[in-house]
Amino acid sequence: MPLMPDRAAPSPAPPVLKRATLVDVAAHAGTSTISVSRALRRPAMVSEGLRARIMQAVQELGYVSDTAASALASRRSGVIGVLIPSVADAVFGDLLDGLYDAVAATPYTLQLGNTRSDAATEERLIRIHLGQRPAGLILAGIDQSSAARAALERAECPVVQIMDLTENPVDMQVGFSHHAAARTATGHLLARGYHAPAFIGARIDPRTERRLAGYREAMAEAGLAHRARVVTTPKPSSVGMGSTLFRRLRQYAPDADAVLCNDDDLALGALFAAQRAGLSVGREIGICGFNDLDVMAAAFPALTSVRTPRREIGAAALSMIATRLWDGDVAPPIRDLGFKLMVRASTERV
Amino acid sequence: MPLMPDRAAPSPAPPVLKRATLVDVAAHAGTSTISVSRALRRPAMVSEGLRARIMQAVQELGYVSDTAASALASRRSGVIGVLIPSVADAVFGDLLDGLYDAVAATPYTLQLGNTRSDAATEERLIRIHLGQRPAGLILAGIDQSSAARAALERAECPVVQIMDLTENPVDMQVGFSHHAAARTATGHLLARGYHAPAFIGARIDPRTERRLAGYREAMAEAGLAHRARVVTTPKPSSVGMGSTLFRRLRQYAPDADAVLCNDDDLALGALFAAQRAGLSVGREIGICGFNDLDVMAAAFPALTSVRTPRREIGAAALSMIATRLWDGDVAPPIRDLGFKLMVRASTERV
DNA sequence: TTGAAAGCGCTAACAG
DNA sequence: CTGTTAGCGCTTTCAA
Repeated sequence: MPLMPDRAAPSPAPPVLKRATLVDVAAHAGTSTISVSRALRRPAMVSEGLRARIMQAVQELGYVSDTAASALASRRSGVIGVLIPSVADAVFGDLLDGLYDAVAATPYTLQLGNTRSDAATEERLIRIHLGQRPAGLILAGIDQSSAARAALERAECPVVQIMDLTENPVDMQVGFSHHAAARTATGHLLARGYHAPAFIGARIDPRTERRLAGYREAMAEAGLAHRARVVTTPKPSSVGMGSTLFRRLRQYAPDADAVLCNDDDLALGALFAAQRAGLSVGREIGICGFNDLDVMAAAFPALTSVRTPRREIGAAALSMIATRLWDGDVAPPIRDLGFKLMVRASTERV
Repeated sequence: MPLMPDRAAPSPAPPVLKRATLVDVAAHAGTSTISVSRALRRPAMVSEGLRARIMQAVQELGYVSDTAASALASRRSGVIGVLIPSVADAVFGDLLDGLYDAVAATPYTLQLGNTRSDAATEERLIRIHLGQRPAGLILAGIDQSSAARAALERAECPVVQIMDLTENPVDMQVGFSHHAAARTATGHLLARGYHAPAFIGARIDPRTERRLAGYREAMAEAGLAHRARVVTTPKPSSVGMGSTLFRRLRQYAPDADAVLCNDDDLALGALFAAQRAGLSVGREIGICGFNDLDVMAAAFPALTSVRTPRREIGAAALSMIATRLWDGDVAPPIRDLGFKLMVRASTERV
């Protein structure tokens, strides 16, 4: 860091390193600060000639608007908050990718919050974000605490709940039905001739619960409720955990001939564990994942999975907020982006 | 959005929904705004009694400090900027995890920027972040454009370059040597008796280049420079791409008996491709990854990889900034967190 | 289309 | 330890 003399000698030289402000730009362009402000935010409100002079001054002085001052004066911040349960999970990575992609074309900035799947943390983060007068708020999931929900309902900005669907969203929502997806996947296993598909899941959260319910419903509909087998753990999901749960399942329910995995990591772990056990994946044991990360199609044998529109959800959420902010109305404010079962060798039975 | 009457009728009722400000809290607690401000930021500067009254008023009014006003008045923002090349990559996911974990214990907030491995984007983001008077800036990589570097050197906040090491950091740095890591991994393959280890890589960036150089150096040292085989693609890395590159390698250099993969995704893809080709992984073909994601140990056969301290780097970077901000000096301002070769079945030869 | 004046809510600096 | 006084740099009226 550069050292400064105790007291700078008064000198005609410009104060070193002081950032240019609107006042500086206005002086440089021979106009008022408000015109500069307008030229920058709504170019159409300023005559062409003035605008040109202003833009040049901005260039020459390397002016960068002060976000804080702007937010304070306008009571608006340009920050869109995003609250997700995990930053390390590939599923949310894809979501973020879609989000960052979409935001690049707007004047907004994303501010990420990591809830760690903890309701209290989420509540705290919601408060903090709301305190910053965000331009919008994007929340993963629909399971906010009631206090959080109350705060959200008082929010003066658009709010989008994503990744899931609920009857009564706070404001807007875009996602897909985890229940239906699991139900479809289970139906697929049954249709392929697996008689006793099981379910394995790690770190059970509300989203997972809905998938599990979908699995159970499909089993019940097939008159196989008594054959439902579920193995879960509160620990975080990982490929290694997938292997562990698979082994546990084989021990607890040796009759299970297929397994619906709560996510792709678990499915991959199940695949490796099955191979270690010398099982023929697809024929002796069916494996189906959830999310359809790129690895699923590349695996050997290729793994069946439910493709979820994570990137698309991110893009849609951002566009919904931008639309609301610019045009006012968003239609429809509730979007089901669906899912798609990607059938591959791991559930081929034959 | 709630509708507002054109002109609110003057009424004795409290203005609906108006957020409490310092003035409100001060009035409620019977003191001045500055004392409230102090009680909140430096509790020690206020007597116990006053503090208690203030805290209660804060509670009762649900006061939340206005970030923008605070930043404007103090010329400090509490925001630590983090610029990474990808939000979807598991490697950076782990980094973020470490970062978010560490920041939770501080009063700071992280603001993520996605450079998409693009120097111009990175430069732009650096400017934007710097314009917000961040409390600190964390940059992945050491390959900023010269304009970006110039801006960074003028920055008035701590700057940490992470994930890599360079002779002349902008300010502080924490990472490990990609060159040395690849050199070590290649050395391992040679020591295990593989005579012609190749290298595959996707989306070659400067970090990758250094790994490749490490590979080449190890080959040269072993007098096998003439046996070096490299297959790369500008496309993004993925498991599927790993399979593709592996097949391409087999075609182009059928004599290669091992492959050092630029990342774990590629290694996993190589594993699957090798299995598809009926090769015995470990014996007929050695496979080594880079980063050691959880999947590597769980795979069948388990895959050798270079473990990189991503979470630790995140935690260290944040602590370096916090220390600089609170205590002034950070020692040492340059940290090599090293790496560790995790040897597993995929390079067992035997 | 342009400008002048008046804050936004907070904190730095200086007094008591 | 506590309070007063001035802004921070921008945008919002309102007026010309």
